[in-house]
Amino acid sequence: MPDDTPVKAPSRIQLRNRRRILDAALDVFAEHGYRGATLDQIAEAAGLSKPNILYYFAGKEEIHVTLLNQLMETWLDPLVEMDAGGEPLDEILAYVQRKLDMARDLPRESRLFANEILQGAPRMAPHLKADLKPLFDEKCHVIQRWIDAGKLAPIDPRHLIFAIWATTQHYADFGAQIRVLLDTDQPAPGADPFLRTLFTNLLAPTVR
Amino acid sequence: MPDDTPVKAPSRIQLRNRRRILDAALDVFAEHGYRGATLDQIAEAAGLSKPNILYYFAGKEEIHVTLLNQLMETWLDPLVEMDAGGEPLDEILAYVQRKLDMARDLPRESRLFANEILQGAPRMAPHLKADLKPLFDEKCHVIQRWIDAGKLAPIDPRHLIFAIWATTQHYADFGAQIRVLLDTDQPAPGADPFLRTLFTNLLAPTVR
DNA sequence: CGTTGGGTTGACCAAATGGTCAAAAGTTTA
DNA sequence: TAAACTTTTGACCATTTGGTCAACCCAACG
Repeated sequence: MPDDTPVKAPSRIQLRNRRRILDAALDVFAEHGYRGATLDQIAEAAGLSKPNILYYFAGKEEIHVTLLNQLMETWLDPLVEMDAGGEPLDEILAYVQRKLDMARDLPRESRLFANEILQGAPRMAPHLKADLKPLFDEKCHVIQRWIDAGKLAPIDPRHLIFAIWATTQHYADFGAQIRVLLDTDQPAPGADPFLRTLFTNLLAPTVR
Repeated sequence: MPDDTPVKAPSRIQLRNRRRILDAALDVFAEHGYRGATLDQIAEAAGLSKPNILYYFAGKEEIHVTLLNQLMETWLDPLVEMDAGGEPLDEILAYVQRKLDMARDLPRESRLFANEILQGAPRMAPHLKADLKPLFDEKCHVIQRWIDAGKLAPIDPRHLIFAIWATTQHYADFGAQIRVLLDTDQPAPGADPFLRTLFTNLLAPTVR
């Protein structure tokens, strides 16, 4: 049973408006969470009328789900790139750096994700199980092999990854707090070398 | 101008019901965020009628603010206890342990706080500036003095504190994700020794 | 035992919000 | 340019939600 539905290529307007809506929605969802966001807010931020938004998306939830799906790819990418064939410590430090860059470049995405997980991942749990979990398990194995080969200090790879996620995303998700404490609007100067040191000292298998 | 308002001692019923409401509200706010929570949910969780709840609190916001205020004390406590006169590394590791215990024992409080900060701390920014900032600055100085005395490796105290907050609270705030990845309902076994190692290796001023 | 005051609630309200729809305005195509 | 389509919107709707209020319940006390 071939799928012979003639899927029309989306017009220029379709493309432009869908992008606008998703961009506006990312702003709003990231700032207020799913329930806190309103279609009117999204509509205004997108420069479109509310019914027009519902012409492009079936409803509020579909917009949110679309964003979450798009995000998942971007989100896993830095971890995917971690290469089992590379130099262990370099690979992990490079991963930390990529995550930190992402927190800086895509804070809205980070907060969207944080919001979703905080609320118990109601719309994302399947994704997590299907996409993130296998990748997580695979990379844990890679790290474990590095450890077994004596290339890294013996630590629990799972908690290592959690610590990397926690420390890097913290700068995006808790940015409001950090801005108050550092009295600066520049996004957390000095975080890069600090995290480099933190994870180097943890992982370098040097005899003390 | 003496405050001669005769403040009546709250009755037993008052005390019991206010506690009930705040406990129910903590559940609901922690799970759904401020906007996502409804008075009806809180009322049901508390086993009281909605008007009855509004007999004890002026409105949704007052309940939320009350929770936030109560939280602030509990939240700062572990950091307050960090003693400038103690053994530096021990003091910091003990602080990490207290924070980790708190994430385990009070996950609702942690998520309430995380939600508030994620939304840009609309109701808490003043508190942060007034209470957290001075404490943060003071403890940064303490740590800096320890470093200057050669008792700790030279790192940026501010990012050290951020890293402690991030790694410990992660286990409460991102618990949904962690539960999926670890395939267990026990709260993150093995986190304690991992974080001990992480921060010991960062801070021990041993020559490598 | 009746009054008083704290505690409780069903019924209600106005505003906000997600969503619908028919008709109008543009755009593309034959 | 006229038909055929895609896109846009004003007006509207049902539901949810924070909040009000007058009446009611009930224990304590004179």
